[in-house]
Amino acid sequence: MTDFKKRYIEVRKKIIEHDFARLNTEQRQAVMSTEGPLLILAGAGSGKTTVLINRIACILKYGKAADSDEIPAYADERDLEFLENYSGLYSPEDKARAEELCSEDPAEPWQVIAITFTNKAAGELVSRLEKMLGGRSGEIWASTFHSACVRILRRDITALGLFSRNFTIYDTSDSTSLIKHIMRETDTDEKKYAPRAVLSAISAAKDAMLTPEEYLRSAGIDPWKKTVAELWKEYNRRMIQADSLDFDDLILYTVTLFERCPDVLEYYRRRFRYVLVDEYQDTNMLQYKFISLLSGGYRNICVVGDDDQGIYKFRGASIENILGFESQYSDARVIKLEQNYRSTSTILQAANAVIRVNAQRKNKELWTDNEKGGPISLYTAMNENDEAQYAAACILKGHTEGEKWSDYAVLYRINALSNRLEYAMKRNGIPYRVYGGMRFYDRAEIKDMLAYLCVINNPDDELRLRRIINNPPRGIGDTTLDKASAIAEREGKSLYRVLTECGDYPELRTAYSKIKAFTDIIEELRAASTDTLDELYDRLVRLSGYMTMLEAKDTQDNITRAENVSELKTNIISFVRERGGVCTLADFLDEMALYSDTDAMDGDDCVALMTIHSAKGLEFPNVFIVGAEDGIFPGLKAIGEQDEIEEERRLCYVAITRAKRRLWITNARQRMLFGRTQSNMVSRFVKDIPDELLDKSGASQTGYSAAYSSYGTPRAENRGRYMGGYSSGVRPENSVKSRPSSLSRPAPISLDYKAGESVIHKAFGKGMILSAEKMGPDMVVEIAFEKEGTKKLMISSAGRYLTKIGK
DNA sequence: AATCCGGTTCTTTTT
DNA sequence: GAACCGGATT
Repeated sequence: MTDFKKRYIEVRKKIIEHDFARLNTEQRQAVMSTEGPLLILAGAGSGKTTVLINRIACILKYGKAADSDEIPAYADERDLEFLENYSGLYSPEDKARAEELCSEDPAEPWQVIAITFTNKAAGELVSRLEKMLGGRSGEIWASTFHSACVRILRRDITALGLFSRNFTIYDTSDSTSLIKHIMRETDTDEKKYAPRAVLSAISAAKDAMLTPEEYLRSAGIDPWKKTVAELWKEYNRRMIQADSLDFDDLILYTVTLFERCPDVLEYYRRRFRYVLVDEYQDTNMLQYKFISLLSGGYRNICVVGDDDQGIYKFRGASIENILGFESQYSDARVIKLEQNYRSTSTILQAANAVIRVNAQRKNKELWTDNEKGGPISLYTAMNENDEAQYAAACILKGHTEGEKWSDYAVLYRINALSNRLEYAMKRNGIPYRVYGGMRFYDRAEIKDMLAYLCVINNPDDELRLRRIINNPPRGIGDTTLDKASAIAEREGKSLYRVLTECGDYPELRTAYSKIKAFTDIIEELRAASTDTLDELYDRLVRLSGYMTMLEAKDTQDNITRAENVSELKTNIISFVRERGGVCTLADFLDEMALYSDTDAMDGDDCVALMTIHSAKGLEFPNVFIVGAEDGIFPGLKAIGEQDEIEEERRLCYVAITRAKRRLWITNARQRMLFGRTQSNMVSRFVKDIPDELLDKSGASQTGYSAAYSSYGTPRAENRGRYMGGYSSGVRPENSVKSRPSSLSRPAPISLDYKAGESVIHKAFGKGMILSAEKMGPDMVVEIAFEKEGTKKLMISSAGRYLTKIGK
């Protein structure tokens, strides 16, 4: 190598490094290793999204210059001199010249694809790219596995000869309904073949890239597998007939397409010079295959992940993908990001101590420059009510000291633990939000409306057709549908086609007018499907009679459902606006199929209640981990299974590393769960945390515990009185008998509240006192809030949030 | 078609 | 303890 070249490369590297000076050494190294296979092992809170964003910026700006020996052919001594004297402080012209001289084949945005698991992660990537790169970022494919595959399939799926470009996407509940429907038709015992188990067997088989025939062969004489193979075959047949793909199919058929059609694969390989994958530890075999194929041309594959945070084995993620990356690519470079910017060193030490026990992991240890911070509080409660009350009391105390509600998160292993916590939050007047419950798009009425839209878009979608044909009731029952189905089968036509031609079939004579009325509606809507989306939706709501059905009975349930139906229109309008006004029905349905609104973490000031799984990727200043007991965390099923325990341990690691400043861990001596009382040992994971990091003083305050031990069972006379006193809309849990908290009890309590007075509550807003009843040194007030309904509150805990106002 | 009863099951979850 | 599903009943 000439001296000139050496000097050039050296100064170029310096200038690029200077551009990423805000990053730490390892981060910068990861950003600048643009060529060839790269594995970034990014510990919790180590800034991995920052690295991804900067790496893309580097690729677009400098191309391979940061990671290559090539230099511009035209560069001469004067250029080199210029670079060597360049310090970044010169005029815009100089800057442009330096950038030009330092770049080598810079990539176009459309040559970059960044793949994540969730919409939320993809969304974050998109917005941070936009912030850093501006409008140019729009052409980067930053999307989930599934939406990337949909994009590919919408263009090329016809090459497989099985589906049209207009295919429909089935979600998990659609798949479940279809498999149940098939099981009913084939008289398969749902006890023996639980639909969920059947589906996950099919999913696993697809992940192994088996066909139903191969699966059947591998089944041998296993009757269960044999049946599953049959069901799967029929399931596939129906999916093809309905022009539909389920979530697994989206990836599976993309991989199949790549394997069967070399020209298609070649097209994408040439296009995507740089492939980046986030959360690589969560990929399954199929996704791995997809990535390998896609990046197989340029081999510029960068995967980011943390083997210690792999917590989705149960849904097919194979941690071997990340552990085996180096053997897949012998020339792979590995960079570890071990500096944590999130947590106190105490919290980090605890996390390290827990995860260190795992055998199956890359050797990696987080460290931080952050302050030591306070110890981790360990509290052993009498029972689950005491535990919940403890958390609530700590949160209240923190709030009076200036913390926001949203600075707190309470994490649990299983959803079943959320109940008591909710009660405790309500009782204490703490605003909270439970994440991961029923989602907007899972509601029956929303699914119904979307099913209508699906049928308008693709009438061959028999599953959705069946969902809506008699909803609202149109007198088209199972008998009629069975007859029509049989005809469809016989004639090789779709069910919908048979219905439109029902006049031709004497078997359908009796139901003729009813069927005709239905198909007329659908036909009219189909004709209107070129309208703007919101007009089409208005027409649908009117013609289908759905709203009329809901308005017929004004129960609370129906009112809510009607509101949701209207709310969907708001979503449609804002979706169309986001797309700049141009958007087809098919676009909208794609979005709906792949979107989950868990992403919409609204900015309300609320305490967050969620499972540890859903907390992954998030961070909070203050975190509670409740239910830290053997049998719950780790779960009963995991105990004794080495692999499972390791996964639970990773889960514990994830939980601990969510906390930035303070961490509480709680367990209960006795716990009522699934209708039985159990007493568990403190979690083995807690025992792995060194004593000097823990503050166990909370556990010795037995008096505190005892005060709450009777929550779950209010005495009979109390229960009777309360039950009699409910006004409409009161939920019983709001009135669970409460006692003052010794932690949050202010010195003198004002008991000056009377029925009829108006008050403002800090979290619940305006309300009127319905009743006020003394209870020892405390007082229970029942307040009808304008927005939040009626609640019963204890003055001892809620008093400080109450202000009296005039009428 | 709507409602009631009784049996069953209960990790974790995204797409 | 609660939610969900299916079958039976009206």
